[in-house]
Amino acid sequence: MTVLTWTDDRVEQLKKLWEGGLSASQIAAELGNVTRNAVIGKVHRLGLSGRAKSPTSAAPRPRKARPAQHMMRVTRPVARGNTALAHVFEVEAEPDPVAHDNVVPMSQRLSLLELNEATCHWPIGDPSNPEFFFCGGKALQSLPYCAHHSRIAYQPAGDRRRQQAKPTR
DNA sequence: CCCTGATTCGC
DNA sequence: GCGAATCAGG
Repeated sequence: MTVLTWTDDRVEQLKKLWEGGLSASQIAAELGNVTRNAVIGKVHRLGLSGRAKSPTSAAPRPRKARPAQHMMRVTRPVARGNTALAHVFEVEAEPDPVAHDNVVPMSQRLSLLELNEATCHWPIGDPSNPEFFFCGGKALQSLPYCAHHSRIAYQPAGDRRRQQAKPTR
């Protein structure tokens, strides 16, 4: 079924979104079935890095060794990252992309480069198609989507797992 | 505490 | 080559 490999098409999306200025987590969410780590890893492997902004890149990297990493790795719970989120995207984006037309005025639609932190990044349609556009609504604080799409994205929301969950340090 | 990207390393 | 775990900065 789902090919767990970076197809050319997938990579193309990755490059476009990354160069577009979207965050790795956002790209991961948009692509679906991938975590932000996967996205970052691929980005580095591709040679892309820093594109325009390198906030943390300005910091020195004194090659930190990791002797404390070989700790016992208990059976890791599968389904990390935003599995539920990816699912939602899959269902929402496949049937009829233009179905969201009724909730997204033409005057509000934004292209990739028109997106801001304050604009809704909800993708509508396939990025490869000319009809593709982003919602462009007013994004909520700390969220990539407007109130409407945030509700859709996080519907199953009871407690979605964060990658940053640190058990012990 | 939230987020971000960067890096290392097991697979 | 891939990505989880981890690190480090904002």
